[in-house]
Amino acid sequence: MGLDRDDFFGRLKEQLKPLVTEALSAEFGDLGPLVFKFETPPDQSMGHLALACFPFAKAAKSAPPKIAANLAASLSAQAALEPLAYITAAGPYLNFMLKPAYLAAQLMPQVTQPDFGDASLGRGQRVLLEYSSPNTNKPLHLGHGRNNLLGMALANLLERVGYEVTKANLVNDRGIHICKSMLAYQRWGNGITPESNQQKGDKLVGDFYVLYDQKSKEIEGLDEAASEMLRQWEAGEPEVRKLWAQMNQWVMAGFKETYQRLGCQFDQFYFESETFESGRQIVLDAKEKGLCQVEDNGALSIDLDDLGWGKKILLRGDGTSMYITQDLGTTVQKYQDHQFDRSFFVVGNEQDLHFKMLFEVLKRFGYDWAERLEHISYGMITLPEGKMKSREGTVVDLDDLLDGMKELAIEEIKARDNLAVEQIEATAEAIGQAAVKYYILRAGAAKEIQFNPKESLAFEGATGPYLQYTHARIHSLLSKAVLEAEAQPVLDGAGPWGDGEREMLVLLARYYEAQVQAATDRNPAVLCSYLFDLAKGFNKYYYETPILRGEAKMLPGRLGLCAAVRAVLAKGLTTLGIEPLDKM
RNA sequence: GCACCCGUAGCUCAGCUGGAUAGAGCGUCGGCUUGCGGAGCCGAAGGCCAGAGGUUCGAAUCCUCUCGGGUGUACCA
Repeated sequence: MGLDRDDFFGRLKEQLKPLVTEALSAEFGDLGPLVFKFETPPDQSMGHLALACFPFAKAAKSAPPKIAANLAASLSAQAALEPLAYITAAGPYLNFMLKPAYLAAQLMPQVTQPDFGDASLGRGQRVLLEYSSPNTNKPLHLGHGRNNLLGMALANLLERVGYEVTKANLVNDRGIHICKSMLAYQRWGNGITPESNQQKGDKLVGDFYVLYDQKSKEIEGLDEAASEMLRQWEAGEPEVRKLWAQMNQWVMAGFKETYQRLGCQFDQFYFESETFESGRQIVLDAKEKGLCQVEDNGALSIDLDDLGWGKKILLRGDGTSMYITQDLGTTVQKYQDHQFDRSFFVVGNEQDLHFKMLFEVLKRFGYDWAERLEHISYGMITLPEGKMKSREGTVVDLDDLLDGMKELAIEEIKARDNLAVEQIEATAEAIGQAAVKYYILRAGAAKEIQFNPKESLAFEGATGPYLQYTHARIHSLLSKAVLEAEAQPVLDGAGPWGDGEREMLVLLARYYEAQVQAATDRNPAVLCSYLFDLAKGFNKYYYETPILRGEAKMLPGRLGLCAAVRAVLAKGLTTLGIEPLDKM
């Protein structure tokens, strides 16, 4: 696979390798195959790319600083590198300080293109990404929010690096927990509807789920009644099915509203009510092939003790499906539907073991594509007072949180007075969402997040609104350039360029690798921190550099650079699911 | 008990495919607006990277053990 067009540093490394090899062999004779350890210097003032000379020391029988010094001298004399970089030795490192003209010529013509920074590593491969996967008995809370935001950001990232992504949502719409809210509604609902109650459907159903929990502590036999309702549901009892269909429809309507608000999209919905029995046959077939054991009561199991997971039951003694049975069925079905090259499951880390077992069982059942499955695990969100529990109502409701953020944003906007009245609503919504989304995505997926309202609601520092602000500021500057100076950004890379511009060019050049790393690590946080670095760099540049009232010859290139930063910020934010703003 | 995840500044987190003085944001303290958006910029204080061993020229990063937190370990989902 060749290097991608915008893999700026990758290209530079490939250029350097033969020259370094040549220089070393001129000095020390043939050293055999070399190990190149390229790194990023701790500070831009030291250079933009570093080559560690430790790996050469042994073969060359020389000290790394000495090797670095010699390489610096011989490479500096190379005509091929002259337009690229200044080369210096710093201790055991060889540092390359890139020349702005070179950087600009590489970057500027592409940087505002829609496909800037995109990679080809996933080209030709189909990915099925499952995320969200809610239960239809309660509204979405902040924990679901993390799933949705991660899922959407990952889908975007994977597309950016070339995968063809199908987004799926496996809705858990049946089971005892669903029957609980149904039962409570049946007994105490008095026929209210979302319309009659002026309430989102998911909220209404969730209230009955909470009510069930309360009543079950006071009333005997409620759990038995719920179990009975589940049996009736499975038997297809018309009244129960009708109520179930009605309440599910209410919930799904509520979910879709929230999804739309957040910008979450799905190409396909799977419903467990339609697929939950499909796993049974898979297990029965496996039994025929002798891949399962039969327990005393007829349950089918598989022995995973060699992996330290003990014996796993795959089908109950009464022949009914379990969670893993369902997932065996849906996973096989998803493969039949999509013939994916990779399949990702965005699901919380409490299910780490479940997915390990699911993948292992599929492998042992002979599905060779089982190795293409990957669980994208993420940590829980806890509150200062502990875990969120829907049943007990100790949750941060997602809609409520977004509403609250919007209110705070409205206050901030009014204090600044930059917007026309009719713009306030939509802008406040975008700012509030940016705050929540960035706060959640900036944390590494594996980490548990302690949700502290005071911090997450901030609009300053490393936050979504800070990034939006930087974007808006550039937009304003560029508009002003047209109006006042009648100047347009020039993106031919011609310059001239100073040190401040060079730092910005280097930051822009790193977008490619940030995006690739975020995608390969399945971790949008990488992109979050890149964008913060870019914005921070720009704000410093902006403060130090008079753009509109600076030297006239610098103006077109500087405006081009501003347009470039705006484009990359917009692209990165959009990839994260955050809306870039022109005014705020 | 066993398995997995986590433990880095007062707080929230980067850095973890080993490498140059451990970085941000918030908070605290102190500066910066006669120039383009102050939701901004600059600076200061603040860390035996949970602890102990080990591997290595070199460890926050890899290995082992200990301690602390979380999750899982049901014929629940």
